[in-house]
Amino acid sequence: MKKATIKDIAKAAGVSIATVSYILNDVKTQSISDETRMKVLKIAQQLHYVTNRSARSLKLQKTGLIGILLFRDLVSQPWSDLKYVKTLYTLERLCGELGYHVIFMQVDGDAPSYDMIRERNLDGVFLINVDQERFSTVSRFFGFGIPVFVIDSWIEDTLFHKVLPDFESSFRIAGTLLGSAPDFLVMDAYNNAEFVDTIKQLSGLDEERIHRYESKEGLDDFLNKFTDRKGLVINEFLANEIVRTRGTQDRIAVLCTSHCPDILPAHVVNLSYELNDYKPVVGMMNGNIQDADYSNHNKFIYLSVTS
Amino acid sequence: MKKATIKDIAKAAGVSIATVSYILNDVKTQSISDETRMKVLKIAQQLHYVTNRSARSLKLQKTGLIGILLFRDLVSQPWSDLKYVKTLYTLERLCGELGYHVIFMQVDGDAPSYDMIRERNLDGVFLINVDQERFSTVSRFFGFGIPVFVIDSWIEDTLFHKVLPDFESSFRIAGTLLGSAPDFLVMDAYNNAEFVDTIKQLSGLDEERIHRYESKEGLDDFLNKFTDRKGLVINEFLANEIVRTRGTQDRIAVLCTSHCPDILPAHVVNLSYELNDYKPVVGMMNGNIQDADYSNHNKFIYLSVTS
DNA sequence: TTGTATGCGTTATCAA
DNA sequence: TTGATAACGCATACAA
Repeated sequence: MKKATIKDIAKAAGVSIATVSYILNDVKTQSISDETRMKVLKIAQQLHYVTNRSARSLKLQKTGLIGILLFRDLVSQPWSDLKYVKTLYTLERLCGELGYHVIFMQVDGDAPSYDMIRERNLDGVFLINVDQERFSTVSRFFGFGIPVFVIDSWIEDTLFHKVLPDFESSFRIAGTLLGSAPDFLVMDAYNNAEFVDTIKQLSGLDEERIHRYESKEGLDDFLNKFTDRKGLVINEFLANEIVRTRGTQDRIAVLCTSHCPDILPAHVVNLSYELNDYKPVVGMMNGNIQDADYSNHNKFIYLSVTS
Repeated sequence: MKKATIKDIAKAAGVSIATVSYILNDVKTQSISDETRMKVLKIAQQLHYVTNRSARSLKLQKTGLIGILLFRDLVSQPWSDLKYVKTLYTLERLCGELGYHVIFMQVDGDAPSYDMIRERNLDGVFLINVDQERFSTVSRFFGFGIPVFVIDSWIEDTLFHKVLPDFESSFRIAGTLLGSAPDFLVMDAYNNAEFVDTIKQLSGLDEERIHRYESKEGLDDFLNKFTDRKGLVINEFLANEIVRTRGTQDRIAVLCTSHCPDILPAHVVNLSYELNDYKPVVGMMNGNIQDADYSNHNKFIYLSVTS
């Protein structure tokens, strides 16, 4: 049983293709008699009609597709796959609520192709955990025909919206939660070097008091220098690793950058970021798509912290 | 700068649209002079041409799109979002390797619409954690024009491929690992009731020795009846919860149905399922798409267990 | 209030 | 070896 088209409906209803299209799309500038409207609507339902988005996209030059490109960790960790689930799921849900469909793609290797974005004529893109290097090849080619939002990444180009946790407030709050400013910082390795540098700087700690996680051994050596000192851990999965291997003797607070505080033991002091803050983000994306307005460039959007 | 089309290339190269199309698609039945081929290819590159998939899809009636529909847990748990990440990521990667793009969609609510599948003319679909009820509304309408693979779900209809862990072997192996057959079973709540029943049956345990997790309290009551007994836990995130709240005095083995053994403390006995087994699954999907061959229906595909 | 006709960018058939 | 053209399904300017 072939899929029903507008033409089929038109034939069955004894009206023109145009009329059917007007009715299905509820075109305001056209006045349609209630009679034909009802008739057409009924037949459309009977035939289980759904619009062919390939055809519509071709005509309208809008696909209703949003891409979520997840850049895999350059140095892979056991929890690498878990880090951005909440973000991905939340973005998908919010996009869906606005009527978009989401193409999800993992980006790997060191010279990734971004052809998909242009082949599929995506209306907008979220890029998660991008490093500057692999990204520059993007901006060069596919340019900025569509709104691009960059998550957890520091991209020099002013043409992108940047979404990131509000580390500044977080460090402050963490300090009060710990009773005093932390003596050391352990952080998960983001792909984006500039992003890492920014975090380090915001922490207000010296380089030798900061550890960027790469392996268990390196971490142990580092932590041994700070027994009984107060510290901060960025990312709950990493923190979980620490709590598990070293017990809870270390007095640490955790910034849950993956929105998964639940995976931590109950007693561990932690701060989380608002998933709700993605709502205005997606709204902004939608706005950019609708009115092709890129005047509000270079926006920074901070996920607010809750404790 | 508008996107270059085949027409643009044709004009720039001084050849016809057809010729360009032949060259770009490397059509074997056409013989093209090396000269024009080179010329066209060069110009295509200069103009940064990429094919417009909306147009191609419209013409070919094939979109190169595969859907992954994730049914959200009916009873939500803290780890609900984490359960199927590995599956999702693996499927995306494998589909990508075969040239497909993936539309990811979470399904929620009790009368979900599957219009997306038909509107976007997906070439195939993976359904994860579907319950029979919400699924019957699918099969009725969108029928079986495309291959459908169902993961962790027991659907009566013989028209779908079913992918699930090899519980039978797992229970056996778990028994030997524990030293003897387990006395009790704690399992995470799948959406699909029939699937749950099957697992229960395969475990060989009486109903009162099986607990389907819903809340902490219920679980504690259950476990208190089995202190010092050997048990099996299905799903590592659930197991983690148990280990954390009750310590490790319980002698348990864990079936890591989420492919995340890493999140368990090192000493916990566990079994995992092969993510590699998704490769033949996706291959089969691809085969079904290519030759529209649905003769091999009602296939059961079991993820093999490794310890 | 409804219908006719064109074009979106491809692919593929047929002709040259 | 190459080119003209129809068709895929839809939206819409313009006619009626």
